[in-house]
Amino acid sequence: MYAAKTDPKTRQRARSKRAVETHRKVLDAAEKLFAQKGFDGTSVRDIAAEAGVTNALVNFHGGPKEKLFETIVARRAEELSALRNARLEAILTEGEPDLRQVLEAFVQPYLDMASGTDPQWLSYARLVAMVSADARWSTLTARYFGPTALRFAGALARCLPDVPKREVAAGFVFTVSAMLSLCTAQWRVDALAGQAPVAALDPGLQEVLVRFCEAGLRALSRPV
Amino acid sequence: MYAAKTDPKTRQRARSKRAVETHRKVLDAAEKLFAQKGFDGTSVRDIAAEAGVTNALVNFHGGPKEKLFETIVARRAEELSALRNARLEAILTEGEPDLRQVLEAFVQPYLDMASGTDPQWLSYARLVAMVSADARWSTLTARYFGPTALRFAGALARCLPDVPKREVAAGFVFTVSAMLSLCTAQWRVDALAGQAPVAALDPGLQEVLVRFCEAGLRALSRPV
DNA sequence: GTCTATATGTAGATAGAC
DNA sequence: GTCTATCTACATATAGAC
Repeated sequence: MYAAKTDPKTRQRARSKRAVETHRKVLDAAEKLFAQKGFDGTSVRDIAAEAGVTNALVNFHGGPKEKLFETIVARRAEELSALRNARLEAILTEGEPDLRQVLEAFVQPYLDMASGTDPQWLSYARLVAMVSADARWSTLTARYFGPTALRFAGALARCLPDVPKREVAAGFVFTVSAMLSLCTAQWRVDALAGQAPVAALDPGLQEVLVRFCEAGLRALSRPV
Repeated sequence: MYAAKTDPKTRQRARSKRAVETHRKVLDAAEKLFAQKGFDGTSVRDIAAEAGVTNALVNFHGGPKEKLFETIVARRAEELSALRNARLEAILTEGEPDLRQVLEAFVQPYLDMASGTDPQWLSYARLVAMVSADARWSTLTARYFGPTALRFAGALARCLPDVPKREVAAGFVFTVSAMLSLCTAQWRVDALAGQAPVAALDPGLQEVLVRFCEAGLRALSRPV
């Protein structure tokens, strides 16, 4: 959120409609290209071209490239964390949580967004996968995903009291990576099954994901 | 493998020891940096500096940057596929395969390498994760990983005759992504469990991975 | 095979006119 | 807010001497 170096409270005049529109176009173009080609593979000039503005305007509205990237990652992360945490809260106030419920509280909010009308939500998975894999953005992931991840790891541990915390954590990491892989690589599933690739997220595979992860986590309990 | 535009049979004179050494240093430096910072984040100059040679030599021995990248991905992929396929063959000649056996035939060759003495095998997971996530390298993945993936998807389907092929394929994709996430993000498991990060691949978590994935795949069978 | 020097393109960012 | 023009740095790659 640049073009806002000034505190919102201090800012005296409202931005014009055109300015707001430009701001939005820059952010949307940046999001699209960062998700497609990564941080280093995307130039400020590419973003300007995609947005249909001059590249000076990308700097004006987006700030330095790294700041722009962070803005892009952050805005959906915050929305997503709010949804996940609200759903988890609702479960926890009802009493002892059930594993499947907790799992769905984490997974469904994103899958619903990714299946919705905004196609950028689906490609956001690719962005998150890139950010997660790159040590250079570790403070970013820690800030925007860390707290929620900790909360869910704790809730999962409550559902699986006889499983060591470390193993629950591993199962959660596997779950997140499987969820991301479904969103970024469903075409691989199609290819392996000898089918033509489908553009949208398959609801059947969403159910397969949850079943896979639930059983995987339950299997970490030692036989009594 | 550049500095070999000529057919090996046509090449008249053996390369000097120093030349062989330079060739190796270039490839090792490239592998290290590509795995750390990705294709676009790594410059030929970075590679030259890491290898301790001039950047003209990187071009001479590695060829154009894209060709060098492909070389790096390919050399370990081929070694790995050979190990996996050999292990799978051994199982299949014994009769009807068991799910756990097939899973281990895929997963163990890499985990063993990643746990071994060559630290580059572990960081190779990061390279593969990057390559998998980026559509630009899809022909590369198709060539070097596609055939083996198809073979294993087929073998898994034989172990789970009542599960639709598409769901088996999904389970396999989840398995691969979980395996990669263990190798690239074990530090996340440590962090979630509130422990100090461990450098080496934890054998206990390797077992957790296999158990998680086996149970996940079995859970795709419908209750009879 | 390896070096230095350089050709040629593109990167991020901003100055200053409007 | 938005434009054009430009600064400075760095990218990939190769030519040609040794």
